[in-house]
Amino acid sequence: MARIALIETKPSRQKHLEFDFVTDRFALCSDPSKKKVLKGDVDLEIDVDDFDWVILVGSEPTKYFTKITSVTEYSGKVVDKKFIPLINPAMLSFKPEMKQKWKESIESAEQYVTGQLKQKELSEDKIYGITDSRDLYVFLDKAIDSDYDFIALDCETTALYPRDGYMLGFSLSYEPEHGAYVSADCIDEKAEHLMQLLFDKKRVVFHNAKFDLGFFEFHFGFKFPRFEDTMLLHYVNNEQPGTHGLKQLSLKYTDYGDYEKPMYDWIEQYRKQHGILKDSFQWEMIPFDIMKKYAAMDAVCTFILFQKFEEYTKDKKFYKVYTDILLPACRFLTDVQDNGVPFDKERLWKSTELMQTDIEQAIEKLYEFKEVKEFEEKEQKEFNPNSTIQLRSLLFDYLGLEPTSIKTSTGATSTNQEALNILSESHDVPKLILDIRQKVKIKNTYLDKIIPALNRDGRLSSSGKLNMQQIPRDNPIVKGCIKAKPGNKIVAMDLTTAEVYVAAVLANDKNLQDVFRQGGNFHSTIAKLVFNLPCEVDDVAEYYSVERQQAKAVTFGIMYGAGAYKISEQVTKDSGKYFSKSEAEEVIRDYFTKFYGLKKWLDDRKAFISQYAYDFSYFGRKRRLPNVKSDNKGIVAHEIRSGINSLVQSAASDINLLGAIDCHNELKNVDYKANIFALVHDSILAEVEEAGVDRYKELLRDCVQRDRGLSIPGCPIGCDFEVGDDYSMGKFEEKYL
DNA sequence: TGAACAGGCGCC
DNA sequence: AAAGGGCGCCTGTTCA
Repeated sequence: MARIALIETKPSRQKHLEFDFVTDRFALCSDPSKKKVLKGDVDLEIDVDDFDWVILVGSEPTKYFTKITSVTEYSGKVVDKKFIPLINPAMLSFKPEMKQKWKESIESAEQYVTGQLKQKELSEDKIYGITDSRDLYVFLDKAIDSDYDFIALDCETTALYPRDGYMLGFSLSYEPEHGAYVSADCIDEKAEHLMQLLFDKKRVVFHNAKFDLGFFEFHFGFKFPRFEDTMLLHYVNNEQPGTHGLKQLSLKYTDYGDYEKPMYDWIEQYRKQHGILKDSFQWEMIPFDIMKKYAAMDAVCTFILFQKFEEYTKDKKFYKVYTDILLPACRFLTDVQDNGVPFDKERLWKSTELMQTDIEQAIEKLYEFKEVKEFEEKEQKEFNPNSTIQLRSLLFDYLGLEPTSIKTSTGATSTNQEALNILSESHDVPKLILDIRQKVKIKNTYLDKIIPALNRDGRLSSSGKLNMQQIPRDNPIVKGCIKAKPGNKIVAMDLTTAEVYVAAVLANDKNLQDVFRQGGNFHSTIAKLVFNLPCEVDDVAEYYSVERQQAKAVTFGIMYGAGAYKISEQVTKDSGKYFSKSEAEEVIRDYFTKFYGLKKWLDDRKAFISQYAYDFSYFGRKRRLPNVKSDNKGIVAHEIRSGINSLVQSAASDINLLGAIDCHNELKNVDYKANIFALVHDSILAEVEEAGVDRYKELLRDCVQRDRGLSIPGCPIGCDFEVGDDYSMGKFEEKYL
């Protein structure tokens, strides 16, 4: 008979638990009196050695006994051989979507306790380390001759990007429940040859291939003609973020549980013992003998996951997304990352210096206000403009400004851009703060991050260090630092109003499609149609700029599911002239009268989403929208808007992605040099040899406009090209040199 | 010390 | 009553 301790956060819940599992589910509990209740400030006298099983309900007990901070992840799983965390059932009242998880958790907990389920552990003859080249040859020979047509491969490295570090070793599994971790030291020429033979013969399965491909290709030059990715397979099956890690998936789909935990425990004790902070810990500090088991397990689990996930591909839609989009995208993005973003070091220094002096000057100005000094004296600290708390105090307590009605999401008085703009009318400090904020943001987020991350050729090849998606659009200070090498040009391609184009096709709205066919200025044409303006399209911007702005706001608003209120706000802001909600309602009505196909499609999709709680994008990506079943109307409305937006947004970005992939592949067969180095939303950036610019433009246009079934007949999606020495297209020079 | 949260801002 | 989608980054604050 198993002895069980049941440990819970709050005594008040105890009754509920006794009924639900001590009595009912865990009839095996031989000594219920032994269960001990944990209070807020933990009174723990339980000796875990007295028990076979210790069930931990809620986050506090789980954290106390196992140091695990996420109960949800481990709910119903065995940790450290005897602990079983469970989510706190109290949360079910406000998170009903967790009911399924709860049910599964107690079922699996019961199975562990009753012995129906056992946590597996592989013995040393099934999972081992290889440090000798001759052992490696034997191992590889066996892998090549194995019965399976795939192998699982994983590598351990000293850094996150190929150019920043090296490979410590790799692990490989070629049959179920069996794997080895190989020290990189024993990879010699013969081993490399055998490895390539293996990679040519079998499908190679990675978990997050983009990472491993980068290292294997950059450091060894291996080729992977056929690879698979369990992370992508899982992603297509369930797109919820934060669920795709090897750890979570192993917990959920294999019997090996949290096999890495002992290694993390080892790391923690090592850090403590040597006084190493979390950030300074390096993977090479782990001795091979500690590492081998856990590293090999990664490959073993990847192998098992692939066996389970491969069947997803029997679904046609699923197969298409995985094979035609995600795998090629993975291959493509690995190459794009390897190309790197061409930054100019001198310009980066110049920009940094400019921002630095500007910031210093602005701060000097700030100190001309006596209230700032008062603040510092009273609060006994240096004023920090980045702290919203301090800023609030300065503006409203020391300067005595009247707070605006704008609130943060938690109800506090906001100090955001809009609020500071209003406050600027009555004082100069808010204006200065806005200026400082913008410049500090540019310096900290972009300039300071890029310089230390550049490699010897001045290229940034680690996308993780800079998010290209959010580089300031109109300020040339960062864009100007992305500069082509001599003899080359930066070529930037943009899709024009891609989301509206996609909506016009999906909705099959002939009137909206005609706007695209007609060409010319998009928003002017729309305005002329909606308001029946008595002038030429080309004159709309001049004579009816307000109407044009209204039409534009409605067009984009619709893509996001905005209502009359938001549209009126937006137009008021853009035009500087008050535009009421009822006026907005009228414009929306007129708009939908003209584009009734669009209206009908939006209504259809909303109805579908409300009923089925999911939708598929044109290219087959599934989007689950469970919150449409919520009791909260606000949440339901948000979920529906989100679903509508994802239909147009994801199709538009897939057009861009597929165009870039095709172009990248075809560039291998041309006699000029062109490297795509980034995708930014609806645009594709490349560095192109001057003599090849025109041919590149033609090729890219051809690839992007290729008919993938999502086109207006006779009118492919619009591409705008910009060519320059740098990404600011000369504006940097104009302004700063 | 470091995780989690809040607030803010940038892009499409 | 609420009132436009998404993503991702940085900094400051708080708490265990």
